[in-house]
Amino acid sequence: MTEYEAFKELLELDDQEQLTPKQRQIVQAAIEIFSEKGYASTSTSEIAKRAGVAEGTIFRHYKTKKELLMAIVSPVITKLAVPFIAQSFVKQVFRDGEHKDFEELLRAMIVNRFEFAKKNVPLLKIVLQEVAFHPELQDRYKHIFREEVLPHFERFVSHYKEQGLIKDYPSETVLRLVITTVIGFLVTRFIVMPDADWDDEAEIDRTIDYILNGLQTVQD
Amino acid sequence: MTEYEAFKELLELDDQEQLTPKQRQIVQAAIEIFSEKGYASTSTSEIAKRAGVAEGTIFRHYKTKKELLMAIVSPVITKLAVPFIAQSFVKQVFRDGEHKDFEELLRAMIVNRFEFAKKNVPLLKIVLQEVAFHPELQDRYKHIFREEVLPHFERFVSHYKEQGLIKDYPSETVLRLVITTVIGFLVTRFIVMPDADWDDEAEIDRTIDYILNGLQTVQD
Amino acid sequence: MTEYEAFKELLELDDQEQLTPKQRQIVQAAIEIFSEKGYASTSTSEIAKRAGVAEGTIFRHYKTKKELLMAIVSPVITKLAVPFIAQSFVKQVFRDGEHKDFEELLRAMIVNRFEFAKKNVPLLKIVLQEVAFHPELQDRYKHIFREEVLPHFERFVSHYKEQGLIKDYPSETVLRLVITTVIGFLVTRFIVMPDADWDDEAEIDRTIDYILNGLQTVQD
Amino acid sequence: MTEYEAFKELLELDDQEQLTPKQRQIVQAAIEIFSEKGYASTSTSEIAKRAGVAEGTIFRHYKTKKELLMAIVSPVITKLAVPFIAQSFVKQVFRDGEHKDFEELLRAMIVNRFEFAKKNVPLLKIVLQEVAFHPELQDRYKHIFREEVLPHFERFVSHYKEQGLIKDYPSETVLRLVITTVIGFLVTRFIVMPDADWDDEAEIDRTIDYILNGLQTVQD
DNA sequence: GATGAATGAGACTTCATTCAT
DNA sequence: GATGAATGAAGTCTCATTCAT
Repeated sequence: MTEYEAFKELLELDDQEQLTPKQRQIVQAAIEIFSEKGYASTSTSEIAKRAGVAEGTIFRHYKTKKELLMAIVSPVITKLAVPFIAQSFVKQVFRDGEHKDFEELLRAMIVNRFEFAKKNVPLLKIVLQEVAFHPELQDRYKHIFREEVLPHFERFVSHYKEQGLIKDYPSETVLRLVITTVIGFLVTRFIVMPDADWDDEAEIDRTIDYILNGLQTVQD
Repeated sequence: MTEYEAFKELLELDDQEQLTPKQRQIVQAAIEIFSEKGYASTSTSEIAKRAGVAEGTIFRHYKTKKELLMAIVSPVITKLAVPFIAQSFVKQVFRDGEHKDFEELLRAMIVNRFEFAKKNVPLLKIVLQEVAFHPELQDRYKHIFREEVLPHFERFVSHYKEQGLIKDYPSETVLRLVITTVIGFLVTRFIVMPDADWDDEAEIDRTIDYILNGLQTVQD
Repeated sequence: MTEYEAFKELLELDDQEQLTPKQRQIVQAAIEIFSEKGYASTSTSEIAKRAGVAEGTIFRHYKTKKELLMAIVSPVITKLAVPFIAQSFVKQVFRDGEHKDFEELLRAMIVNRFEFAKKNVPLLKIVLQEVAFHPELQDRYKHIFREEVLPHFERFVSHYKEQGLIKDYPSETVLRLVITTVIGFLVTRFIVMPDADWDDEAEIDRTIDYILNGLQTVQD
Repeated sequence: MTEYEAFKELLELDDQEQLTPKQRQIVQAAIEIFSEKGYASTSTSEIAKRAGVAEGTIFRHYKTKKELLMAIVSPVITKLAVPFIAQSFVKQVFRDGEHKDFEELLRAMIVNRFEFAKKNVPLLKIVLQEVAFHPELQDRYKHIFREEVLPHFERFVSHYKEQGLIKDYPSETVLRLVITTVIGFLVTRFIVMPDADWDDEAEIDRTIDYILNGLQTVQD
């Protein structure tokens, strides 16, 4: 379980650690307002006001408004992919080949993403919104996805497929179904209906169950 | 199957039917640019240019830029909910209570939404983006969802749960899992990776399978 | 007294008599809105709406918005000067040279202007406002004043001055004081405080008294 | 007489003292153009041009064009009422009860207003024009008038009425006649015919005389 | 004559960015 | 580094006027 704590550290690593106080205020304010009204509808003057700094100060730290957005959004993209890239993940999966493993892997992933989402709702809102309009972001995502996530995932899936634990779908399809279900859960939980009365543990369990059943070879 | 064609007609009905030519051009151009760059980043002058009309003409038909957005987005909200509200749906489900039925229901829903999405990618992009920033839209969605979709769905689910065909999850959870999977599919197919090499029929089949398996009571 | 009725007729003469119904509606609406919000702040579309005609119809009858203003304002300027120009006035004054006469002249003038103002508050508001910004109007006023009003008045004043009934002030000063007092009364009565509880007869009497006393040679 | 000089200081006091240079240029330009063409017909771009600043600079100092108008007009309203409110006025009047006193009071008021008008023709033009179209301004005027000016004046008038120095008219009527005559003089002098050949001292004397005679009890 | 959709110039205003202090 | 006044390009919207119907 300590390996997941390592993730967390990794996540917090390249963060707002070496930011000056003013910078921290600016980034904090920008995250809040960007996530409330969207990047395009947010004015730098409003950011400055909420951050309690002069408007000029923003541009001392970030050449342009867009650079500020990227400074906020970029680390999140990395963080989002990290769990898949991390070696520990791979190791764990191949330690043995039982079904239990797949469930544990899923649970680890979901719980980890859940905790991350919980702590970063505004950040995730921003990413979700802005990815659509900034090709650079899309490119970075696609690159990471194709080069890092997909290959790793491919290995898991073929491993489990060989063992007859999951259906013989194309890996892309499996990946799509899993990711879609997980993201769908998190988005519903934290963005669409954050104020509903959630029994998080139960919902996580049910979501895992749903994925496992959904993917398993039909037993008849 | 002709009942779904009826839906389509319904969908196209109250639409851009009584628009003047200029208005049609404006709406068309606005849909395109809104979906490309987002509402906030789109200027009315750009819309006018692409529509081939004077900028003032936009404001003769829509008092504000926002009213133009709403004129575009509002009917889509209605359309999206229509299939759930339509009586034919309900009838079909209760014709008999076999498992086949559930699959057919699911397939009908997915195919129907698939066709709709296919023809309305830009519109869906706009809705997906802008719902986040316009509380009026959220309210309308929530209202339709709570008053129309949820009650209908509730009946289906309890029907199938009684027959032991799907797990004994809360209806909200079942709804979430199904909708999430369907939307996830459509978003991946048409928005995230529209240019990938898709075998639509197969993917639809697999998605239906995934949902059915995912929800069914474990048979062991 | 019939001579004053002649004035009235004159006043109503070149009026909105030969206007088409639509034109009448337009002029009526324009007068209302111009006097409420001022010429510059009134849009032709608002006039059209209140008049119940199409915007284009306005421009069928008046080449420009300004022409509409002038069509409204011009007759008023004439009307305002008419009593001074009219021959009957002169005649009356010189019928005899008694003090009573001057008072009657004054009273006639004030009552006449009072009735005119009463019926034309919106028109007078417009004139008062717009004269300031349209040199053509100023020129017309000055012309009428210098060519028509002043010469006539001059005769009255010198007549009364010779008789020792009024002070030996320059005629311009006498004219200024009288006009100023009358206009001041009318503006207060109908524009500044139209809703106060006025005893019109008494106020007219007092105003006449004030002027007479103010101008008369000091009796000591 | 030094007390009137005190007024002047008061008038200039809370003024454009703490304005930045740019702001001063903007206000100066705005006063000029507003008084030439009226508020509604003046564009902010023209103000900016005449002020020699960027158009945006106007809106850095005044959120809206109307706020700029109010910043210009508001202090004038106060200034106009100040002489009536000031204590020195009251003191002077009640020093003794002779007729001489009333004349002096009148003269003081007229001379003071005359000097003020002389230096503030454009400002007065603006106020005169815009009061008609901005209910807020009317309200402020009416408030000041009812709460400050009228009560003070009432005391003077009843004082003089008791002494038989002025007619037994309602105070409102006396006030109306006096103010009307004074304003009529100033408007004629500075706005209607500023370019005529005026003998200011003589005209002031005559105006005072006219008022005194006009109001005094008839001596026969 | 009457209409009202269409126009485009120009209005007010916002905003990211610069720069002297 | 920090400030915030200043900028001017660009945005949304208004409006007098035209013109095809």
